[in-house]
Amino acid sequence: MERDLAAPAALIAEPARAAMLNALLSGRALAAGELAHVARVSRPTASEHLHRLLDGRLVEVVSQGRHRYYRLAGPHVATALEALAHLGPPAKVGTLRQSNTAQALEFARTCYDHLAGTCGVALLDTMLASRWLVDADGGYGVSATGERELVALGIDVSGARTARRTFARPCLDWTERRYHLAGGLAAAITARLITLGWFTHRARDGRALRLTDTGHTALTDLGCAV
Amino acid sequence: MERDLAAPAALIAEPARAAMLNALLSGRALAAGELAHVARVSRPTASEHLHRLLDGRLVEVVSQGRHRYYRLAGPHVATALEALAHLGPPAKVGTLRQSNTAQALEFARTCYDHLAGTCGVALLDTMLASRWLVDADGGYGVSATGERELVALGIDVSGARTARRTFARPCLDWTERRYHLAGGLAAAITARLITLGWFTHRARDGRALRLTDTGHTALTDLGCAV
DNA sequence: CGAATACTTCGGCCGTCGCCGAACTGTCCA
DNA sequence: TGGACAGTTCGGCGACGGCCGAAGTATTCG
Repeated sequence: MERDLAAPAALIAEPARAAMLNALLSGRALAAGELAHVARVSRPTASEHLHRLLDGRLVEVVSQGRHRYYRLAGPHVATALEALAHLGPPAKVGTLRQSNTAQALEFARTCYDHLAGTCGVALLDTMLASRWLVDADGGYGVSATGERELVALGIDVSGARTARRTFARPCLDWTERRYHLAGGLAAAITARLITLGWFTHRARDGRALRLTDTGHTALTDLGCAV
Repeated sequence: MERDLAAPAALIAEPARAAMLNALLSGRALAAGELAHVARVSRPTASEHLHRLLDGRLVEVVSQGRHRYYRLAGPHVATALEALAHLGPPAKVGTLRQSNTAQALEFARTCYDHLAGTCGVALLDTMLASRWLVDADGGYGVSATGERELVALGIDVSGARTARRTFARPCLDWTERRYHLAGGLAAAITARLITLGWFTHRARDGRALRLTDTGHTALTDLGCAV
């Protein structure tokens, strides 16, 4: 403990780096060029910023051919970024487009790699009500019923259970002031729901998700009203 | 949502301001002069920094005579600061004194206004095991037994219940990787335990707490082994 | 192999922000 | 009422860090 508070804050404080990190909060890995674009700086400048973020262990990089894809270094980074975002002044909405984006983010978004917003909260409520999830030592466990149902949906529960990160824990949703599900299980569920086409990404580099008609029907069938 | 990430980060990024915020994480209100001292800057410089922190709504101020006492603007600030602190490089312990401080922080500390560290986690475990606390919609509630016992200890449970902030919720403890109790109830409990002399502050402006012999005995009687 | 693309490194310019001493305002106490 | 103390405002200095163009490295493709 008693670590340096200023060093990580300084990394986030620079507007161009903040824009990059914000884009990476979608949970996806983005190429250096894309990040230069979202940050509105030249590629050399972006390169320097990414180098610093790497040094500070806020992002990781994976090289693929002539591309270098950057992503957040882990859920702890996403948690800190979300907490920090809500220290700022309340969003001042200018254009209609911005207003729509804000509403979409409140309804459904990724928080690094799991589902947040109204939909995220509703889904956790449903899974608790139908007892797919049960309380367990500082987090949640999956009941026999829950495991059967989740596996039937194609979700790799045992894979999530053996992963090194926390399996399932509540995460305070800042827009809803209630909890959604976080942890490895949440990531597996969210990835699967997108694969199933229940949710789709609204934009290339954004965090907002759209609930499809298919998804709406399927969630309603599970007893999850949104 | 979609707020500015850079602005609050910039406030925290400055070393002098970070030192001040770190001192305020103890949960106590400190005078401007004391903050200038912990930040190792002149009083004019400290004054400017405090002005910025006020503008950014990270701290609040209360004037008392010729002193102006500053404190964090709320639990959300403390949460963000703790999350941020754990993005930094792991503590590099140089001196024996620093090592002792680090160990003390791991064992018992305030996290803004509630108990964290090994003791905080153990206390939550105990209260759950003896069913003083029960799960309730996205947080915890107090059972009839729990209310009776807490009131017997002199804790103002109903006062905490009517406060505007969250009553009782789990908070991930970064040193323990498990949960301790946060929220208004946690603040009331922690304040009472210090009043009872179970815990004392180790230093004037630090977050570290010392478990007294009295406190050790009392906690053991409650079934809380630390 | 050579051209095209993706990204990084280098060198140098420039603005922002943190810093302090001195002076000013306000509160306490004898 | 005057002196001591807490805190803030003002003015000016200095440096760190962000910025880009040009040049350099690595990978793909014809």
